Amino acid sequence: MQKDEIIAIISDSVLLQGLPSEECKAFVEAGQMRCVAENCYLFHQEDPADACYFVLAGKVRLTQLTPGGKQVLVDIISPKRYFGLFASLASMTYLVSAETIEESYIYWWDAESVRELMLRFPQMALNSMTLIVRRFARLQDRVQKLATERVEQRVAHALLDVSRFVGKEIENGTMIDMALSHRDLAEMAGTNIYSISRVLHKWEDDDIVTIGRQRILLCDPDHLRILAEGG
Amino acid sequence: MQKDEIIAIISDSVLLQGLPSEECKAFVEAGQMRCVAENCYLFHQEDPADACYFVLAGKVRLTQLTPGGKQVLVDIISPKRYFGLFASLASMTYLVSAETIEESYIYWWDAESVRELMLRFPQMALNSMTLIVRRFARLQDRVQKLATERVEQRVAHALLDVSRFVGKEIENGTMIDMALSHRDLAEMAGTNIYSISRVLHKWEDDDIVTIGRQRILLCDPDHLRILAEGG
DNA sequence: ATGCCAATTTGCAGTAGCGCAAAGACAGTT
DNA sequence: AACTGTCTTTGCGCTACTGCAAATTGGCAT
Repeated sequence: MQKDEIIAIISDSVLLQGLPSEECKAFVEAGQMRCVAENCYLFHQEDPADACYFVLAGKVRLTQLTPGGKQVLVDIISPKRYFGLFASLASMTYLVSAETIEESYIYWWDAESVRELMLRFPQMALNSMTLIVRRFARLQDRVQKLATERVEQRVAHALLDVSRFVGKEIENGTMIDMALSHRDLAEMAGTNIYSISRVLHKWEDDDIVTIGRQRILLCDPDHLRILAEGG
Repeated sequence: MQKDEIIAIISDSVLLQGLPSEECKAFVEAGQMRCVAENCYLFHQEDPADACYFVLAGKVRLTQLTPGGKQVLVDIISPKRYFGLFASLASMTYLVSAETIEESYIYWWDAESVRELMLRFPQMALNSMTLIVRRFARLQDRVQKLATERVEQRVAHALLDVSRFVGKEIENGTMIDMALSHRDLAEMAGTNIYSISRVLHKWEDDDIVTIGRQRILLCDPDHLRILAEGG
């Protein structure tokens, strides 16, 4: 990938909206690119946040370890998105672990440098505020769901969340083509594998989903959305 | 309240840590004070965020309404804390509604002014980043609790959370001296008023708490902590 | 094929917690 | 003191959900 191209891509990212091009250039030049093989960890939850990252190509999985010792999927970062940014800015530890799903081209900055740049270019700080508030809103949404919704609704939401990250639209629905065990779903929805099994089975009878090996087909995502909203 | 006093209090707040006193003064002077009667809404969820607030005295309840019409109590803001700050910085809509619990002295700023000040004093931007990331981590913690804990544990956590901010240590325990209805506790712990009533009654029998009018005495906070951890 | 391990399914019994209804307590108002 | 509205308590039936046990399936290595 050419340097000019990289500058163009990163300058166009949410974090640099509204910044003059010299500042964008300075920001990009403070970082560097790295090619990472698949299934490699870039950082682990609880590590001190010493770098922040931007995906040029590839995909990165963000997971969180629950007290029960299970890894739950928090987000999948596709090209043109940042990760590890907030923890770096706040000089904290990472809240999640990050692992490549496929070979990826990652651009990265030293946390200290990013903080300095942010002091020099405060518009960046406001932009990152927008980013983090959006993430915050999503998390608060999750609290709400856990506190007020029933198991079936929560499972529906969990499936829709995953499909947002990795779902592919095909002619007869949305395909989730990844290893997603009942245990994973149970962790996400705050329930247990038995309830997951029962709910999925019921949905298969109603032709809402089809369970295959290593993949789930949402035949009727709209029906699922209705279930998620409590209809 | 004297102006000097207000400047001293706000300068000492988390948001202004590390800023020179002239900048603190400029920040305070961009805002203004307002006395708000009890049970008054300062803003509503989904409204465009046009102001941010700081509690000088009193208490404010932040709640979120679900599509299904259920309320979740997100936080209780006690003196020396900000609210509505993140939504203002990100130029979004408020994520919650804010209502005074008792007569309160509120200092407030126009969202636009705060954004301008933040561009002038970038250290503020980094500070607010630290604030929001910390809130984020706490919220993530809450997700875990809601997903895995039982009602009694969740209520224990809710009470301990409140006491952390508004509790006063006295000779025979920790006093929570505020109007905290069963409804509030229910909305915090993700349950209903009946269960709250039963749990509190049980705890009173076990001499863990004493319920008085407009106040709750935690006679045995350690016992409560054990209950919260699932002992 | 065969056997092995892990994931999934299903019956079933137990329980936590929900939420209605109705009674009771309490504060504020007239 | 009587009235009013709000908050709290408590009995009770009921549902959703849990979690064990045991059966079943499916992938994978030999």
